[in-house]
Amino acid sequence: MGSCWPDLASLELFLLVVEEGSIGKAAARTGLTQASASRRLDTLERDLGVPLLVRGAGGSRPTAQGRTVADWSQAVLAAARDLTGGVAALRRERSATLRLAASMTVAEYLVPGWLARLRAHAPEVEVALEVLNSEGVAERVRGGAADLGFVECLDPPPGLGSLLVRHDRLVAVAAPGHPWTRRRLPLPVRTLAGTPLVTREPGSGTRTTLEHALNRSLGSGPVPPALELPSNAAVKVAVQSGAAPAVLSELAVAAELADGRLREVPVAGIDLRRPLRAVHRPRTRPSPPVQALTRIAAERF
Amino acid sequence: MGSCWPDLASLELFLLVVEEGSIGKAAARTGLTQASASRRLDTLERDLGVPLLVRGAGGSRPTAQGRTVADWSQAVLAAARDLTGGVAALRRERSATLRLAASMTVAEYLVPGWLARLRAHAPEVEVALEVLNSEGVAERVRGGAADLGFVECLDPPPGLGSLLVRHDRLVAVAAPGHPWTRRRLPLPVRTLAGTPLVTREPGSGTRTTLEHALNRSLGSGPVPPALELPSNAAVKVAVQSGAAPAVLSELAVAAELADGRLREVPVAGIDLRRPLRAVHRPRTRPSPPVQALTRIAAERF
DNA sequence: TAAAAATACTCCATAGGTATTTTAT
DNA sequence: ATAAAATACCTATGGAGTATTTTTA
Repeated sequence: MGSCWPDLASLELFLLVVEEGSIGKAAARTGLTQASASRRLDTLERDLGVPLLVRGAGGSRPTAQGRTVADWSQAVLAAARDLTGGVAALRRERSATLRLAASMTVAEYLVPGWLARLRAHAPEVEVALEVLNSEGVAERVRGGAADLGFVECLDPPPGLGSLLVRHDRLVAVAAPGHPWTRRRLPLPVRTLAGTPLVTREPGSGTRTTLEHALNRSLGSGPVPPALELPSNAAVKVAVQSGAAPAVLSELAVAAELADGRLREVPVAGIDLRRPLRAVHRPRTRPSPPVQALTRIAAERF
Repeated sequence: MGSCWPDLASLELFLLVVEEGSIGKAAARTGLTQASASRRLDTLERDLGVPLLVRGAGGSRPTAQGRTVADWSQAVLAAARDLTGGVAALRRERSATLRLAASMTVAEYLVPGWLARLRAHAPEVEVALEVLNSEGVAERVRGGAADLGFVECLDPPPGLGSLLVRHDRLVAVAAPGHPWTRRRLPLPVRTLAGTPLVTREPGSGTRTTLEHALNRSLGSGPVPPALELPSNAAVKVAVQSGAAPAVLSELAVAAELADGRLREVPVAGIDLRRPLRAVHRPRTRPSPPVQALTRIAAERF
């Protein structure tokens, strides 16, 4: 029960003494002083309660009991070496693997660029990316199934370390020619809330962010959607086809806005920005790839 | 090379946490404080460089890596348990065995009585007795082949701890009726040295003691012996048969002097006392049987 | 709010180093 | 005389305890 364990360093030292035949030599090989080694062995003998070494002017040789203790020590140190070796392997693996979890928008529009830059910087790292909603991302990171996650939500998920990477912004978009695209003044929030839109599925980060923002601004949510589609790409196609306007991440519509396939509709009286956070396990020094990708993601450009 | 070993107590604690699912519970089972256990595990994780536990409000569970580390730790602790168990057995054995080395006279006339008393006090102890000359006794003890030795020599043997047990005394004895037994004055040393005696073999403690004493007293040794015999008993028989006088330990001739089969011949001008010492390995706490027998041997009665 | 864990702070034991002494060949 | 080992003395690191705070369910 109240067993007190021997000190592995002392056992190793003892084995070296048996091998070298001298306390001083063994001390030198471990980087210890002769005096320290002498005291260490003394306390080891004392702790074990068995004489291990016969000290003489010509050096030190193990007693018969010392030889058997040396054998047992070999076994213990072998097991310990397995442990430290295995742990080192785990550490290396951890340094060469990056399990990412990100919400849809981030995964689609930001992660690829980050990974390209990570690849340039650390080509040996294997990356796995999992797409989940923000809740799921937090869950995976919490349980250790992901090393790093990216979430879009107003409050940092509890129980995790988080770092604000940047702000995303939702923008209202409509097809060219849509009445909203011809306005000279920003669209009133109330109009936005009162218009059936093309939306993502319930629970998606984009959709819940919009709902929260409207609630905060007006005290009530949007009217039911005109169309509900499961991906940003689908939503964009629908909007371009003239189905209805939509509210999407500016990341998702940057290309379409740039080449004119979609038009941004300014909205007055609502804050559609949302923080984009990197989340990781707390109280654990992040592995090198995690550090690297976090740095890349947080870089301003 | 400069590998630093993990702390077995921490590994054990970690295994307990995995088993119990809670740092606090594990701490309680090891007798540690929750705070200490928490810190310990933290430094363990830090040292290994791998996250081992997922801490939560409901307790702590191992990570996937933690589970494999736990397996390795089991192996290490198993080996360590073998070691400590084996050492405990060695210690027990050491406590139940007594390997003695003694010179002839002590072995014949003192050790048996001591062992009887040791047996009364500690019946479980197995005793092995080896008879050697004083040099051999020191050698056996030095090398750990004997736990305790008894030597008769003027100077304590180097490299060993020694304790003066008592003084032995050599006495000159002759058969009743021998001219020396009718003297009214002590025999002059010169006469003793000039008389061929019955002696033990060269190198025996009794013989060399006499030779040294004569040398110190007269500056020269004895004349060649009349008869040379390999045991005290044989010498005594020869003396009784009228072959010649002899010089023997008083221990060897006590019985014969008491019942008159031999007569003591006082000798003037020589010190025939010699110290009888218990010798043991230095800087090693003597095992319980060694302590016990040393105490018995040193008792005055 | 209650339970689990982490932190702050203090104290003490122990390991390490340097210098020196003892011991044996 | 030399080489090995042990001792003395000092310092510092780290581990343990108590008390308190943080965090999650």
